Amino acid sequence: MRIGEAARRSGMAAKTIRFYEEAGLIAPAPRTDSGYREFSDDDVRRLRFIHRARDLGFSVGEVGRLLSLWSDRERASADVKRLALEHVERIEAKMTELHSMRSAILHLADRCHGDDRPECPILDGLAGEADAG
Amino acid sequence: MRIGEAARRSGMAAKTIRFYEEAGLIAPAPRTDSGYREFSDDDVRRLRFIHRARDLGFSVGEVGRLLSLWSDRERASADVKRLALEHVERIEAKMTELHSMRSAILHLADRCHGDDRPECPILDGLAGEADAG
DNA sequence: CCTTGACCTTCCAGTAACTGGAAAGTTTAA
DNA sequence: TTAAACTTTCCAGTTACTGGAAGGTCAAGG
Repeated sequence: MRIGEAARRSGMAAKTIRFYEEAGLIAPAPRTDSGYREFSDDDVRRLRFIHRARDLGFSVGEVGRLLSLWSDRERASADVKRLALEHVERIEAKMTELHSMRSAILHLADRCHGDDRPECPILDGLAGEADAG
Repeated sequence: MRIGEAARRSGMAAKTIRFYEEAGLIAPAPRTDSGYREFSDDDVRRLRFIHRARDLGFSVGEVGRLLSLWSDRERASADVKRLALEHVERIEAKMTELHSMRSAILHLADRCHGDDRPECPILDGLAGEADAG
């Protein structure tokens, strides 16, 4: 099949497939006489794997490592699990960061009247005036 | 003061200050005869405002809008509050997304032995095999 | 006066992971 | 034969900086 159908079947844009080829996640696709890429069902399976891993937030580099493990019949599941749990830790760190941003903003916004008057504890807070309340 | 001291006082890198000047968050700094930028205490206050807003996750564009509101004595606090709460919504959306990624990964990882054997529900899951358990 | 080191300048490149668009060749169906 | 739909490559843009190169400036010490 050509790239358009591979895109449809894998759920990613044709451009993205080319990008992953360039990035080394998939091998350079063989070409027809006219230069069109040719994809197999196995290629689509690999693309779907990539798609799912990306959806779970793994970076392209990590997806590459996951793909290596996937095709390595000698792998230790411990290696996969470690990679996954390290990723979970980064996710949790990000969640913590977002949570504290949210708290800080809500703390300021709670004190803001939010009407047509100019007084605004949000701006005051950003300007560095410590809120004694 | 010159850019180095402004950087020290505002808590951001000199490069970042130049970047914000280029981005339009601060006015082009006046120059000495030799071409060095000159900063005032007011500039530092503005930079600190920017720094805090960025720390709360506002994009550079949003920080620009916050700065406009900050210097607008006719502003309505409602405008500030709306901007802040929209940002909180984006933060919450991101948190939700991260949370579901985390759940999905942990769901797979829980079933992975994580030893030296190759069987791995994490890879199976990414490969698209529905987990009936 | 000269040097040294810390400072400053501009400009270019790179990061992550695509996405959009231009210009041009190919395939397919009518 | 023509037009639509598809494909190709290449370049630029996105976000918010950061690193580095090449070179000018300033202050202190000798």
